[in-house]
Amino acid sequence: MRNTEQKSVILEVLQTHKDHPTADQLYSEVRERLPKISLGTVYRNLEKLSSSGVIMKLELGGNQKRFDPNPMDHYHFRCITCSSIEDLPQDLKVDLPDINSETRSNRVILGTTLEYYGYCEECAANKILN
Amino acid sequence: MRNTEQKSVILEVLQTHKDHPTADQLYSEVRERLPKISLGTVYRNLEKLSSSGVIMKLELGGNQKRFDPNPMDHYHFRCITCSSIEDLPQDLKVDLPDINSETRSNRVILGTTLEYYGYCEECAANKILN
DNA sequence: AATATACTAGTAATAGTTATCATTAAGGAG
DNA sequence: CTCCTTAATGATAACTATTACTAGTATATT
Repeated sequence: MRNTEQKSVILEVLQTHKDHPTADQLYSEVRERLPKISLGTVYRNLEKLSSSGVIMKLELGGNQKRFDPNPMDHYHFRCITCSSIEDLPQDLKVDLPDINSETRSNRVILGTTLEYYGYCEECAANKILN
Repeated sequence: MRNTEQKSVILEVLQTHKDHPTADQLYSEVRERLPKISLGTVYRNLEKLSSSGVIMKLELGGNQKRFDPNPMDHYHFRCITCSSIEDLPQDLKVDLPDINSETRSNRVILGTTLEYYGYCEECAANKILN
């Protein structure tokens, strides 16, 4: 993996985020620093950075993938109204059962995704008003 | 919601499945019985059936949504190699923490998605052979 | 049987992402 | 430092999954 300016700017921009931007959000922010960068480059680098464990690609509900600067294992809440994604505290660990022994199977379990969904605080408040 | 032949055939075909087909898989199966049906009709009816709670739409990792004839809450395992999705036993219940009290928030939690991912038994066996 | 309208087939449009390809630029070897 | 291999880039096309549109059809209520 070669070190390019594009890659490091993409990473820097993502790391300023406390939320979980989509590829096109990052694209428009990165373009302020690198106006000639192309969307494909953003996708390509996000893919490399996540497959090498520097960042995390989130495949939760909804139609867009999102990117998380924090590659450590943690859970998320997703708002089905505004599509925002919130981190749940990293020390929140749920004791998940060993499904292989439960089902007598020999799968290789690489990880788990736990997602809560509903209305975020803001959208919930708005719903009451309307 | 009106009762059409298309809708009931789509539901019947889905209910013969023990796995979790995609919309286009169902489309090609349904077409054997209703050769003139269109893909849009399949999507439309799957949407109605899932929003009325008869079936379940799965938005897990990967790029295609899948449909589950069983609308009861249960968890899934997803194979990242062959993209298949397996049901975990319905009596497997994990005690999930109340994230609102944990984070002092007033979100409205409508549900949770718990997904295990990795290599299914078959793909795991194949990997060892190669 | 008449009627209002939800649903359909066929098709176009959209959104998100990936592939292609000629050109550029990392970064290791000499 | 210069050369050279090749990974990465920008620009664009292609692709995949899904949704929208519309004239015509069929359901189910009156």
